[in-house]
Amino acid sequence: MQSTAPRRSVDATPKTIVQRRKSKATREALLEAARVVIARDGYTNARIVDIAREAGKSAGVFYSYFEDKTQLFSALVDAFYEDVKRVTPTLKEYEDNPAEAVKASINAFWHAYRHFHPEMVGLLESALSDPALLEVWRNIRQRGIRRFAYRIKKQQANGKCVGMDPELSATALQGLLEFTCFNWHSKKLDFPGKRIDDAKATRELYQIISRVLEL
Amino acid sequence: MQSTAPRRSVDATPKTIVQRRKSKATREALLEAARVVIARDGYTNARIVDIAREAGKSAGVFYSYFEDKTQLFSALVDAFYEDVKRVTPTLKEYEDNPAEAVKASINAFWHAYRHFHPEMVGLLESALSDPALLEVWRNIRQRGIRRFAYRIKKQQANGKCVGMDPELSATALQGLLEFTCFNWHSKKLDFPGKRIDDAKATRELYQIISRVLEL
Amino acid sequence: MQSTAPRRSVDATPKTIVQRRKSKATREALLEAARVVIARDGYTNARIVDIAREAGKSAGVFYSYFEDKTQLFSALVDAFYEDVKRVTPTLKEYEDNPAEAVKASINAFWHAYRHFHPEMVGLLESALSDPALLEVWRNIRQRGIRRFAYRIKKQQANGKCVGMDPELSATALQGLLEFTCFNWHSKKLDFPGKRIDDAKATRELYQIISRVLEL
Amino acid sequence: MQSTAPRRSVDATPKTIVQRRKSKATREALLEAARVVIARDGYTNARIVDIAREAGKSAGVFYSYFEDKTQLFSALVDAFYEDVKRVTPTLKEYEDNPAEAVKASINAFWHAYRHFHPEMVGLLESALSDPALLEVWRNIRQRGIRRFAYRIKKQQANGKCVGMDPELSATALQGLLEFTCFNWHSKKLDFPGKRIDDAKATRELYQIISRVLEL
DNA sequence: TATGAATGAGTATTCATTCAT
DNA sequence: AATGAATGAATACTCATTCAT
Repeated sequence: MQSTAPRRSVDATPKTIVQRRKSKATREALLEAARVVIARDGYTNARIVDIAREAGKSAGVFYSYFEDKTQLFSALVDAFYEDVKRVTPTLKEYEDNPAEAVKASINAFWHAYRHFHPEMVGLLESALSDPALLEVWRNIRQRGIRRFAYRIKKQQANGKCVGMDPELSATALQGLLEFTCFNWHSKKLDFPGKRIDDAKATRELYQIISRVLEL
Repeated sequence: MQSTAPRRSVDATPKTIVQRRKSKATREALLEAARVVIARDGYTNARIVDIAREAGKSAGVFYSYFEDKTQLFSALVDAFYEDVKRVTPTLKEYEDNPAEAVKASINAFWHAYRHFHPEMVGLLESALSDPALLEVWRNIRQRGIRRFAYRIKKQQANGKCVGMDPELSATALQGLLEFTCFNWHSKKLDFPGKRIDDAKATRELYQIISRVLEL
Repeated sequence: MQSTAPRRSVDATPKTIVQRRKSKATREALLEAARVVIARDGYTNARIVDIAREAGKSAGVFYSYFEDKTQLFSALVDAFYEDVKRVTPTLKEYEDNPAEAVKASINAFWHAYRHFHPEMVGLLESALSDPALLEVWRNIRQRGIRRFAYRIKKQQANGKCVGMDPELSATALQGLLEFTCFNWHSKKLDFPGKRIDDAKATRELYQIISRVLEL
Repeated sequence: MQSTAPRRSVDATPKTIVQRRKSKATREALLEAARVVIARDGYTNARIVDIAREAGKSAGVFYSYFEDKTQLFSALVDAFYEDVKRVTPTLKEYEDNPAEAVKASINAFWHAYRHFHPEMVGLLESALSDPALLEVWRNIRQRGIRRFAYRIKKQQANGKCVGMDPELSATALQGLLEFTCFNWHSKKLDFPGKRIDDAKATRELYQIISRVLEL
């Protein structure tokens, strides 16, 4: 997500390590603060000052690191995307074991959504009114959709999933996975105040998805 | 949750029938205009002036009919809820024909979400930062969840859906149905600018859900 | 400069005359207030709130009438330009009497600069840092330059102004006229606190310009 | 008007020659950088950070050498004033050759304005909203005005320039000279992007001014 | 009832200036 | 002497809401 390369590499004067670390730390602090504030107040209600204050900084510093709220939030969501990409198995892995591949994907999503819950709350809230964030969301979805579509076509080649449209089904399954991970991690929606056990949740999701994919 | 009944009916001043009708018409115009603007700009970006202008009215008149945007939106969502309740089959119907019951439910949802798409845009956007609207959404979901849970338990009584947790699965299936209806009706998300055929969409949703429920 | 036509002519509901007058009056008040504030504080120091307050209004109202300070100021300068165009003789007039033509032009400029002094202060101050206003200034200058160039060429056709480059000289003379009108009307520059007599000023300007043009 | 002498020379801490030289160099670099930025962006838009960056320094160092933008700019204008004084012929020179005196003055001004164009941009922009800089500008003008007035009176003593008011005419001619030098050197005003030839410009200015003075 | 001008609180954003390193 | 991160005051701009007509 964020490069460790100094911003002005043309600069002859090298920053000291301490200074560079400080700058990096502030950026991190702002990102982390944004997660806290978004989780608490929602994306729409999250004010720049609040984020800066939560990071223990003054309002003005925000603009040394981000252009606006959208850009900061994009950076947050990018981190989520990178994480999901990192932990989900590639299409090549488990080539001969679809069940394990799906289990691994579900697991990856489930844990990513736990870790990045504030981001997902914000994304759901903001994407429908901010074209830039909509695009970010669509990209994230597309990756999952492609993988589900690939899996369905593979199953159909084996005489399964008869009558299903791979593209349509894939967006439905991606929606199921995404929304359910969000929902069950949320302290506010279907199970307010309750924490769903990891094993139980992933097992349940597998039950559902494996039935659809006839694994 | 707030009632759809107009608040100003309490007014002491007696009105002629014509005035009452005109007043009602303005209220309806504002509600309809809000749907148009929310569908176009998103809930967050929908400004009161824009809604009023879309209704062919001036900004000020809004406050004769609604307290604020939240209250107007609650009224919209109430209507949505009433409609969903009206068109979805009761639990008693199709008692002996689960497949038809599910098909009917999917159909009802699909068409409700087509008609009430702006409401869903707004709900998704606002519920996560507005407790009142979150409550509205939860109520809507609960109705669908109860029905899925009931259906799963019935299937389990018949030796099907073995190993599934009815409550958890039900919220997942409700999420699948809700989010997919929203998604496929949306001109912006997975199929931008494309209209999904009604028959194809409902068939596809049935394919998926019937597999999970082992109908 | 500003049209009397209502902004939303599509509107079926006609504004009452009183309302329309009020709106127009506010716009005028803001323009006039801007002149006062610019004359007092300079263009750069003129804040939107100050202008609004000077007009007896709150800050927000400014944006119902103008997009920003640049646009308001353009409107002011447009008025100046319209006035200069209205009072300066056309090229056709005085065709056979160059001396009178030049006298009339000088007079027109002199009185326009008296009336629009705040605008000219602002223009001088702002044009070098605001491309939009630079363009406005250049347009105003071009008109005067064309007229001086035309006059010089005419004189050269009569064997006068030998060796002068019409284009270059014209911009110099326009600068002389413009800057001197500004300067002598100013209470701050070469004659601080002193008011130069109209007749004396225009006579002096004519003395200078007629020598250059060999009238 | 402020002195160009560096304020920090009062410093109690003794410095090695190298340090002193380095310090002086930084000050010069900042002054030069300011000229570049002002010429490019205008005085109002010139930010301290931009000036420092242009000088290859960090923002903070600015305040080791100048109190604020006004003080830096005063220093620039002082240098300009000194240069104009140095290069323009004294009243005594060319006593017996008015034509040469005027030519020399025009030449001096023309080249000074070429060299100090950024200063003039800044002066025009700032003098009208900053009393201190207005005073600087007035001083510069006064010197030119006195010389023109002296010349006109001399001519009148020889029976020329009949009917001209020496004081008024002098401010007009000074304005003509000043503004035209600025204008023709500018890449933005009447001849955008075009460089006017030195010989042509000074010849043209002499054509005009000599006619007024009846040289 | 309806209008739309006006209000003013809320928020984003900029940038001169300071100061620990 | 120099750095550049951080501050916070200044200001622009938006928009829900009110109210005289």
